[in-house]
Amino acid sequence: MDLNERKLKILQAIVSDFIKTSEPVGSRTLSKRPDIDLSPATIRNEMSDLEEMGYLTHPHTSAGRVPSDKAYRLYVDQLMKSADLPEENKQEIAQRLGANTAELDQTVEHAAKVLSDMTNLVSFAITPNRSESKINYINFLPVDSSTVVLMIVCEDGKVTNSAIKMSAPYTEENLTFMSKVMTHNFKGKAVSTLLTENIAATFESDMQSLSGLAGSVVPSFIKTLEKMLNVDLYMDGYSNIFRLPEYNDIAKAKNFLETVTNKDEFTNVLVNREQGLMITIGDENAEDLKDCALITADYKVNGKLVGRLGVIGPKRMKYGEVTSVIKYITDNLSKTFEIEAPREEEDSDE
Amino acid sequence: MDLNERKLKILQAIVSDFIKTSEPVGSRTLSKRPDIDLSPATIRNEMSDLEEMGYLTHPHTSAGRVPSDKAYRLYVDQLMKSADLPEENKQEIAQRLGANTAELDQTVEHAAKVLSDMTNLVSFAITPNRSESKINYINFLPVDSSTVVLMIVCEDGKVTNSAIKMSAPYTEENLTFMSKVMTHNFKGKAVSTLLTENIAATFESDMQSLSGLAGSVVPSFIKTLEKMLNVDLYMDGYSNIFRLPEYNDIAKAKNFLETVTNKDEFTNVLVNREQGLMITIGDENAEDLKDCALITADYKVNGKLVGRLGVIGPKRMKYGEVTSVIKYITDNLSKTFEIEAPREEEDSDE
DNA sequence: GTTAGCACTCCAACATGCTGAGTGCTAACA
DNA sequence: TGTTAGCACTCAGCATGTTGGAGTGCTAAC
Repeated sequence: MDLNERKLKILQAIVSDFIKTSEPVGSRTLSKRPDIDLSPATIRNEMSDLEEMGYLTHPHTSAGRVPSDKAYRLYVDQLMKSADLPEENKQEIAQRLGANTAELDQTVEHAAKVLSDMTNLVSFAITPNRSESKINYINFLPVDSSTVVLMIVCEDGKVTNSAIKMSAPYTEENLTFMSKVMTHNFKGKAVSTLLTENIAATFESDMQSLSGLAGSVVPSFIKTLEKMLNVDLYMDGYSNIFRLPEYNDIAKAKNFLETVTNKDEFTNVLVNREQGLMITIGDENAEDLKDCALITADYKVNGKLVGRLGVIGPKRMKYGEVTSVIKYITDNLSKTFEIEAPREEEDSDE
Repeated sequence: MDLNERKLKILQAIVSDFIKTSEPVGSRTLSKRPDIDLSPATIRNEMSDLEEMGYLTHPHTSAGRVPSDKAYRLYVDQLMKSADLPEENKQEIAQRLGANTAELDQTVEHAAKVLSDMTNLVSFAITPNRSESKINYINFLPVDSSTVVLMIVCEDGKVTNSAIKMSAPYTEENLTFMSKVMTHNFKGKAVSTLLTENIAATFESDMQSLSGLAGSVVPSFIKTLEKMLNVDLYMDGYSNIFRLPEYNDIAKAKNFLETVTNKDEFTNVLVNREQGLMITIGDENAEDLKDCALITADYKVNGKLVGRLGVIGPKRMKYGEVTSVIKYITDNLSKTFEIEAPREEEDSDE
C-alpha cells in the first residue's frame, strides 16, 4: 500500500481540519470540502488505509480520525502550505520590536512577548551563549575596605561582574596590578578556553607578591567566568494555553505549566536543540513534552553570537503561520543587532 | 446586636473550617466540634445574626455559610492563632536558603522558590530599590572604535553598565577624563537626586573640550541611572494554583495567571505596598486581585536597602502558617545580607 | 474502483428521580 | 428569655435512563 496522491490529499485535509477545530474529522465532513470530490464511503476506505499505515488514529469506534505524530511530521515536511506573513503582521512586528532596541536583554524579552501575542501560544527566548566570546579585559575596582568588584569585559561588549570579599587587606595598587596582569594573560582567550585551563597556576607564578589576595580572587574569577556563560530565559503567554481545548483538563494544564516553568530544565532543552529552524513534534520531544510541538529558530548578534526563540504548544498548531512569524522575528532581531551591533547594552543587577 | 464571645467563637470556627475545606460550613458540622457545645439550631440563629452583621454569606438557600472579606479581616486581626513555625520547617528553610548565599539576585530568586514550596502558593520576591543608593564612582571603558561601556558603581557595590555608541571618535584619554570629572561631580549623590538634577548643565561646563562626545554620553548616563532603579521580580509556584479548588474553573485560573504574570503591573503593586508585614484581603486589593489575599514582608540588605517578598493566593489561606514562613524567610535573608554584607555580588547580563 | 445503504457503536446532552446537607421557622422546654 | 427539637422546604450532586447525531465498517450494487 503506498501513499498515493489521493491519500496525501485526504491526509492533508484531515490534518489541517483537525488543526483548526481540534475535533476528530469524519468522512462526511471531508466529502463536503470543495477540493475533495469523493463520497464519504470512499474516504472511509482511504482513511482506513491511512490508519493502517500509522498516519491516523481513532479515539473510539464512532469518532472521526485524528492525525498521529507521523502525520504531523509528514504534514510539516511536505503537505503544509508555507503561509507568507501578511504585510500588516510584518508591520506590526517590526513596529513593536523597533520601539525598543536599546538593550539586547530587553529586546529579547520583548520579542518573546510579541511572539506570544502573535501566535497565541507560550513563547520563549534565550540570550546568546558566550562561551566562545573572547575576553577584552579584566578590572578590579574598590568598593569598601574589604570588598572589590571584579569586572570581566568581552570583546562583544558584554560585561559581567561580581563582588569579592577579600580575605586580606588590599591597596589600590594591588588592584591595578592584578587588573593588568590578568588582562595581559587572558585577553583574547575565549571564556570556555579559560574555564578548562588551570587558572590557579597562572596566578601562582604571576602573583606571588600578593599571595594573600590571590586566594580570594581565583575562585571568584572562575565563578564570574561561569556567570558569563549563563543564558537568560524569557517566557511569555502562559495564560494563552487556557484558550486551547486540549488544556481544558486542569491536570493537563498543570502538567504543562509545571514542565514549562521549570526554568533550568527548559533552558537546557532549548540550548541543546539543533540550530536553524527546528520543529519537533510529539515523540520527537523529551518525555515531558510528548504532547507538545516545539518550534525554534536562531537570531544572531553581530553575525556571530547565536540566541534562540520559539513557541511551545499542542501538536495541533498552525505550523505555517507560526513558523513564518518566528522566522520574521528572528530575522528582524538579527538585523537589529547587526546595524546597532556595538550598541548591545549590558546591565548589572544585584 | 454585638459581637459577643460566642459569636466570635463561632465565626472563628467557620473561618478556620472554611480555610481547611473550602466548603461552606453548616450548623451541624459546627455543633460536632468539641470546642462548640451548642445545638445546630442555636448555631443557626447566631449564624443568621453574623450574616446580618456582614461577616458571613450564603451561596444558596440550602448551603452552609462562607466568610466574607470582613470576616477574614477580623480573623487575621483578632481570631487567628499565630502558628509558630515547627523547628523542622525552620531547619529546612535555613538549609535551603543557606545552600546558595553567593549572590543577592540568585538568593532572592531562590527564596521565592522556597517560599512557594513551603506554602503551596504562588510566591514572589523583588530586589531592593536603589533610588537612595549613593554613587561611588563612574567609569568609561573602551570596547571598540565606536563603542564604550559606561559603568556606574554604587557605594553598596551594585554595578550597572550600558554600552554607548559614540557619535564621534574618542581616545582613551577622553574616557579617563570623563570618568574622573563625572566621579568627582556625582560621587556621594543618590541616584534619585541625580535624576532630578539638570545633568546636562553639569556636562556643558565641564566637558566643553569634548563637546562632540558629551552629546552621546548624557542620554546614556541618564538611561543607565534609570536602569539602576529597576527592580527585578521573581515568581514561583504558578502551577500550585491548580491544587486549589477555587481555580478548578478554567476561566478563574486564566484570570489569575494573567494578572499575576503581568510583570510590570504586579511589580508596581508590590513596590507601592506599605512596609512591614502586610496582609491585604479581597476588596482591600486592586480590582484584579479582589478574589485574592496578598501577604508581603520586607528583608533588608546591609540593614538599609529594602526588598520584599510574599505570596498571593485565595482569600481562604492559612494565614498563620504562611505568615510565619514569610517572616522566617525575610529574617533569614536580612541576616544573610548583613553578615555577608559586602559579599553582595552583582551580575551583568546583556 | 466507487458508491449507496444499513447495522452498529458510542458520545453528548437532556430529563428524571433520589439523597443528603443545609436552612428558617415555630413551638415547646428549662 | 435563651435554647432546643422538629418539621417543611430548598438545592446541589449523583446516578440512571433515554434519545439523537455523528461516525464507522461491511456488503452489495453500479
